[in-house]
Amino acid sequence: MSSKLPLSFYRRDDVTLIARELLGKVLCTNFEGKLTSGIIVETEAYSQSEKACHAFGGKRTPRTEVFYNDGGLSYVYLCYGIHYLFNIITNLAHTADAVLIRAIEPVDGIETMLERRGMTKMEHRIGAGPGSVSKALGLTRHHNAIDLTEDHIWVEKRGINYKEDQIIASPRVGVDYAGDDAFLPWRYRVADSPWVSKAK
DNA sequence: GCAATGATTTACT
DNA sequence: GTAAATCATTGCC
Repeated sequence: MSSKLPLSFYRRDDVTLIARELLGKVLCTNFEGKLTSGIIVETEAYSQSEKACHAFGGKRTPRTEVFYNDGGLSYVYLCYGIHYLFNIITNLAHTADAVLIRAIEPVDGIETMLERRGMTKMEHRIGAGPGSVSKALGLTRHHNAIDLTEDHIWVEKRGINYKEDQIIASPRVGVDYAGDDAFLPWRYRVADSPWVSKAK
């Protein structure tokens, strides 16, 4: 019943291409017998050439160690002591590229997600923002470095394809005065999706 | 071994 | 709109 993306999908050397192609795919988790999933509607590419990346400049620490694995692994870590951020490791070993999932559109297990978020009714912000995504899907740091071809966390292809003009890359043109490297247009979102935080 | 910090979210004024 | 919450990882002594 699943058509998981093959490892070869993650192991290409163009992280921004992978980030774009992940839009419209379905991220699924299956913990404790509870299946939850959502369409990926916003991603962000990270690589060691961008200083916002934990592994910037090839820096190696115990936490970023997973970045240097082959693509197709999960990378979940705690930010600000409260929020878990879910990333997918891409590219080949020894190359620190990753795609951060920033927003999803709920599909399966909505009841479970509402419960996890402590909500009673459906709200758009349920999957908007990396911390919210992880909470809705039940991800914690214990789900770090999990193989995405196993039956706990995976990404499915469900025949959804967004056209080029439905994908918005940001930050957009207009940042003329600011610095250079921190403003790569490596955030991708689906236009017209009510599930992402509002585009600027 | 200990103190500072962060790829965010939520709530309150 | 601003401020606070919260803890694992990191870097320095």
